[in-house]
Amino acid sequence: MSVGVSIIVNEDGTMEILQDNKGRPIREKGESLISIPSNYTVVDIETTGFDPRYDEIIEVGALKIREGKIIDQFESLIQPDGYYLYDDDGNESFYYVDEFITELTGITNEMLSKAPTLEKVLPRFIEFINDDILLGHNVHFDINFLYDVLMEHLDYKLSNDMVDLLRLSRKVFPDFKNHKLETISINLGVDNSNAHRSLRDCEITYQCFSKLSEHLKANNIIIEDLFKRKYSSGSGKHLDLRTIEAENEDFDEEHLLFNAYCTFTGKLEKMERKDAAQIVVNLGGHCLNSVTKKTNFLILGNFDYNATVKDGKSSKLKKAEQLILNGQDLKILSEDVFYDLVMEKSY
DNA sequence: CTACCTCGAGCTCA
DNA sequence: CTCGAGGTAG
Repeated sequence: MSVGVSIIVNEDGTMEILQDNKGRPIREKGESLISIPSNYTVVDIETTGFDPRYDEIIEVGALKIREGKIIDQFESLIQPDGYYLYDDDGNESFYYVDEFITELTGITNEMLSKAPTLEKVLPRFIEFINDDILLGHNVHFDINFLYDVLMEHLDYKLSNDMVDLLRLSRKVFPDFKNHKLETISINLGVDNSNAHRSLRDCEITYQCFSKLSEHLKANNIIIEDLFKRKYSSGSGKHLDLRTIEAENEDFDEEHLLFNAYCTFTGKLEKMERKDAAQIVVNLGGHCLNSVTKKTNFLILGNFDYNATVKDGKSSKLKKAEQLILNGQDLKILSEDVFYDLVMEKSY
């Protein structure tokens, strides 16, 4: 099926391409890169909350890195729109930030009352980051805010590619108990004092990224290799049920599963598929990864959740029903019936 | 075997 | 958002 280029025509007659000729959306934001650049700009912002739709930027910071060294920095508070609150007596007060944010960042209403607005700061910020790769910790958080305000105030599409320290850290240091910036800095021996101001957080992020980079180099790890995913199907990382060996030697030759070939479909509720397969093998049976002409039992788990399953029947189930019609010795078992069967020591 | 799809779990940012 | 598990098509 060909998709074709998708185009919308605006009221003024201009056109915008929504997707390319392979059906892929034209990306407006940059790409999240799996790489270790030596030239990039670290970015961090402080905001009044988590949601770009309701919350505002109150500070931006950036560090320009060339050949792994800091060569320039950018920092500015930003005065947000603010809001009014009324006490019980109806007296109104004006605020830029609430107590929680002031406590967290140290940024006060007083400081913001003297700060420049986005209109002043954004053009200088754009000039500073230019078209650099942007490094950040959970960098999408910052990009989402920055993208929206740049579009709103300057009609500017922020399309710089990004490198996310959070994403890299999860892969490179999977044993960390979590991957908050604080945790990463502690584990890597990076000083994280005075955190939660944007320029300071840029420094901490930069130093953690440098440590991560050194770790990869010292251990001859190519970052791209860590992200190469083996598909779960096939003989890669996926467990081939046929290779499971029995853990015992004596079998009850009267058991229905003795020498029988079993196939599983769907997700089992009460145990993992490989454990169920082990039970089959321990009873003297065999397991298969798919329904074949050898299959004697098909054990059904749940596949309600799988949208590729149209009418509640997986492809394995459909194939099994067809084989039964063709006279194959094949029985379809629900998960519960399967457990009843394996619990019976003999018949 | 390769390529792609879908869902749920778990998580980080101020 | 990202990733792994499980599944489909050729």
